[in-house]
Amino acid sequence: MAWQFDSSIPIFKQIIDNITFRIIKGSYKCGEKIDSVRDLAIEAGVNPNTMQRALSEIESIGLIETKRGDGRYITDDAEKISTLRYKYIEDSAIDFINRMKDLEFTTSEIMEIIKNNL
Amino acid sequence: MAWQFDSSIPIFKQIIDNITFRIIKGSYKCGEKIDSVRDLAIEAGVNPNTMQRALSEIESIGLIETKRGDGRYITDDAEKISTLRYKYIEDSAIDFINRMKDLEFTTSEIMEIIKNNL
Amino acid sequence: MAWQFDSSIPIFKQIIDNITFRIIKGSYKCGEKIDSVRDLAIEAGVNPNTMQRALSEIESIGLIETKRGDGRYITDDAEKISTLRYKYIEDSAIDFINRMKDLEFTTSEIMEIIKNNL
Amino acid sequence: MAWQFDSSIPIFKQIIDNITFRIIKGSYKCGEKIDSVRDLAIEAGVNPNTMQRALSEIESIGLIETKRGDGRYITDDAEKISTLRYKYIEDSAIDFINRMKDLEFTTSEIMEIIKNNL
DNA sequence: GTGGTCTAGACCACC
DNA sequence: GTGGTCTAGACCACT
Repeated sequence: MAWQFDSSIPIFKQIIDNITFRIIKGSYKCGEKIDSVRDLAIEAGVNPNTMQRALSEIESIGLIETKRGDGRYITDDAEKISTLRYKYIEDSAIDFINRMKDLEFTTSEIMEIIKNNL
Repeated sequence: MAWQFDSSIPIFKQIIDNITFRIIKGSYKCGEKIDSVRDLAIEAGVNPNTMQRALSEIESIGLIETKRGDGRYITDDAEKISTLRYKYIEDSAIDFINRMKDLEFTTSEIMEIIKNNL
Repeated sequence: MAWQFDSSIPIFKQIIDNITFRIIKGSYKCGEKIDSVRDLAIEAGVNPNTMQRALSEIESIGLIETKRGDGRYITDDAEKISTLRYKYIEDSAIDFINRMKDLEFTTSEIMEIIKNNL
Repeated sequence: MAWQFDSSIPIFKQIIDNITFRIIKGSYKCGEKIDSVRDLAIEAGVNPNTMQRALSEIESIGLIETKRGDGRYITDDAEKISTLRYKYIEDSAIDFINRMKDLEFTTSEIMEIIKNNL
């Protein structure tokens, strides 16, 4: 079944986020081969060009490597994935905290807000 | 000095977010008169049409009211502002928590992450 | 008249090099507005999509800035252009020198080779 | 250890350049026998088909000769190698000089640039 | 009118 | 078979 997309955000960006997240999460392992552009495009329900653009951008970050005539592979640089994972977590936390601090919540109140929504 | 905009997001949306956030935060008080479209546009460094569009959308949410021949005022419905404020906080928290849970962090680990970045 | 392209290198890469070189050279001034994607595409004799891709990549380097609904501008960060210009010169020199050193020419012989071809 | 390849350039071309350069440089002597396709492929870490194609192209230039049932040999035509070596040097120099002249450097400045990077 | 996105479909190079 | 490139053409959002 086709993936779900938010029509207010470019599809290729959502694909980038989706796949990047899978790598960070570990659903795709280090060095693992990923499906072909065409197959992924069918799976996502988008045009192969759109999928290709997304994968190219992920490659430019270094999370994916292309072997021409063969296919694409998740980078085997576990360090890089780990770094991005850490960055993702930290960025998410800092973003949330900044929003709360802008609203002038104290640190203890911020902890409280998290607890209430867990 | 002109406001800072992220060129990948429509300017009018960033203006909407900016002004809405100010209202939620309380920088603009209930019932307070706001600057004219012209002045706000100059302050933000954007075309008056863009500012106009942003204010119209905020008005359609009910956070702003227009008095013809006079100007625009922040709604005096404190309840509405309060509700939005609450929603903003909760959405931010839930979004953050969901990201962490997707990465399979436990609730106690999530609390830990927040603490480390406070 | 359409630009000349080497069929063994992707057109979009040649466009990137071409425009980047013009900026480094100073044919395009700091902060100057550049022609629209469509006009440039016609001038180069390529599909607008191809030109767009090239410009997007140049933008990702930071040499160009896009103002939506308006047009594209050369960055007004003269420092950045200057740095790239310097890097371009140095890279070219080092690349040439390394080739000669790989062939075991001495430094004086390298100078000689340059003189003979000036 | 496998050779290093730039994934944006066809591997067989990089192999051609690599081996051609070795011949020009003199690492492979005139008339010397070269390793088998199989061994070279293992050394480079590529598919034997790829190595085969590269060698065939080098042979078509005349730098290599195949003796059926025996193996491949570097041409014993020293003149041909010498000519290519000279062409390689001159092309590199002219390419560099043209780049600098496009940036409107004078001949003395070009000499200066080389000196600074020697 | 400007740039941005997406689709459809073709063709090529590579392994 | 794989990925890469290019074209053509449509549609949308923004200023």
